[in-house]
Amino acid sequence: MSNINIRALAKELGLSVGTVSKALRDSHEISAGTKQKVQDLARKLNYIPNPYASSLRRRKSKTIAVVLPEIANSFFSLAIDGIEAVAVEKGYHVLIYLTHESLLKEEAILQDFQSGRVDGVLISLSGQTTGTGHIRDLYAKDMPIVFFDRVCEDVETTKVITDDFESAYKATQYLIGKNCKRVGFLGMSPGLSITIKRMEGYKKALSDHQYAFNSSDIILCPEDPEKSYTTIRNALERKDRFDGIIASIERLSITTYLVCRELQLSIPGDVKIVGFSNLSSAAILNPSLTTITQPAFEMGKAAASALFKALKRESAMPANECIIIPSTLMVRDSTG
Amino acid sequence: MSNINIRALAKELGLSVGTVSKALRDSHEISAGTKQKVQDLARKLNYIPNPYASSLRRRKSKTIAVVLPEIANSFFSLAIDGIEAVAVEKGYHVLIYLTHESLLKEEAILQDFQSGRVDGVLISLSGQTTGTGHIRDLYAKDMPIVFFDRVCEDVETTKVITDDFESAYKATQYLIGKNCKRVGFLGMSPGLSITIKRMEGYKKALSDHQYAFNSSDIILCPEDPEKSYTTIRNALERKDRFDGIIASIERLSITTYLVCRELQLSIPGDVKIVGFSNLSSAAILNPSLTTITQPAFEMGKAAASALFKALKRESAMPANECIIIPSTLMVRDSTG
DNA sequence: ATGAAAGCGCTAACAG
DNA sequence: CTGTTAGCGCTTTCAT
Repeated sequence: MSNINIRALAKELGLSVGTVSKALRDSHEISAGTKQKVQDLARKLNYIPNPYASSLRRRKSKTIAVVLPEIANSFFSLAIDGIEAVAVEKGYHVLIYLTHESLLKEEAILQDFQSGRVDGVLISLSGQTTGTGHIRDLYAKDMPIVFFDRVCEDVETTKVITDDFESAYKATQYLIGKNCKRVGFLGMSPGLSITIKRMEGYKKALSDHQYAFNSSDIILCPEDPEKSYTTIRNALERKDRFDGIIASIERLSITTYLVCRELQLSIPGDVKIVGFSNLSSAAILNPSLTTITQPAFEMGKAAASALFKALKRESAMPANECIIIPSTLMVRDSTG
Repeated sequence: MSNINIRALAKELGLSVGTVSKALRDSHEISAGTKQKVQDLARKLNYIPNPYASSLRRRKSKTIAVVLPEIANSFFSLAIDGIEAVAVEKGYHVLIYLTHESLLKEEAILQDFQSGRVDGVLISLSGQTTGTGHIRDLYAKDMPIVFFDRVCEDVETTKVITDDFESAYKATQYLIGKNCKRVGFLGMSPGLSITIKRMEGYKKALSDHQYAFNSSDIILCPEDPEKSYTTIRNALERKDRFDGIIASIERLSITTYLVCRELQLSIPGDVKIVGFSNLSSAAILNPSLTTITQPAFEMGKAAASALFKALKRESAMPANECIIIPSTLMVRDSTG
């Protein structure tokens, strides 16, 4: 790289490095004329400060981390989009880390952050994460952390979620209204906040409508897509199979469609489906999919904004609050 | 963060910082016993080296940048997945930057990389990018750059692409074989390598099959989704409308479906469609979409691997080669 | 095999 | 207002 540095600038101008440094950062203790001269020369020589020198000295990196279970998923892609939008605006850089639903990886990643590599962390937990020691460890070192979507209640910081309970309730109620007699719930990762809340909303709707619930109505799918296909297939082959399904994870809606096709079950004739999903193609599926559409982009933005609010005031931690952005039930043909 | 540092370790052990540093990096000039003691204490005290101090000193960041036009897109999400897989393996960190199809943003981003913030760059060009000055500038400063998908021929480095010409040719030929009389091409960003090559493959297939081509067969859509809806709608309202369509961008397939629905055109009855797409839902669209499926994950992996090959040998630049990973034509119902 | 010391490029006290 | 200086934490000659 062999770039021009602040010392070269200073020499060229006959000034001290200290003065140049302050002039570049537009310090009030530097005269307008000097600032001008410094900044002009900097531009002319295409001076680009070394971010690592600056980070080392100032103990801040102007970088945040986004830790995700996966990325090939409309929800998380959109969330990143929202996060990036506010990061750019604040002049921050964004590091991406994927846990691939593994707690071990999540721990290793958060551990690394103790180095000071990032100034703050946005995280959506892995499906395996139940304990929170690794998070508390990092938090204890004053690292601002904001959760979104897959949160963990017992860390006192900002969480950005959607109304998981209510939207699952609404979805279930909608299926019941459509005359479904046996409504099943497809989930993954039973330890996850979203799974639990959505499940509770679902159960509450059942009981509010005097529907019996038994544990076989909840199908917990493995993380491996192949295996979850089999799991769902088995569920739909039972002779007392569901005639209504809540797919609480984007991917499971697609799998359910494929299973229905193979078993020659008609949607919505034999089975009605509503899925938590941000698929841009939901409207043109066969049949079009009724979705609980999460405000993914807005959730990303809100989470990032909360983080930067803390970052702005030196060493303040994010407020212990829960920001809830509601999802939308978009009725389409899969519910008849 | 107030972490333990190398000096504290040294003091605790009664060694010099130099020795500790070498022991931690497993240098051959340190005795086995000392290494052991150092590494044990480091683990015990949870010593985590400051990456910025190290970066400053060694002039390398163990970080790469991925520059993308957008992220809410199956192709790019999958590519990131591939990139991340190899970055993790190599112990590198991944910074994400989005150009949102803007050349101005792309320039600003690459400019920043002159700071040495990253050791290498993976980039897929913005739709507006025609000139390559900003890329050459960075390249001239010895920054390893690897292109993928949306490449630029005139920088002598590694490019990872799919067989754009051939797959567009195949898709067009397939539509012709299905008896389409007038095959249209939907594209975006006419300056882009992928647009040009796909267009050429399309044209060649037409001429090889004695189909007349006139310029109105190519519909260039604006980047704004709303506007491209109108553009496509206008094209399909013409009375000499297409009965076959190649959608060369993922998003345009979906838009075309929506337009067909509004205009009550049957797919594949009135119009047959094949789309360049990595949508996981392609098989369950209404009707299921015949796709040219790009090897997105593999392309990401290949691009990252090429970059790391250069990074390994200090200051070597990526080879000037073009890695072509073929796409697959997956025939489904949208082509009848 | 270990230590001493210089310095990566920048910032922040403190002096003047 | 500008300059001087002392590091941030780590790596790397060069001595010993």
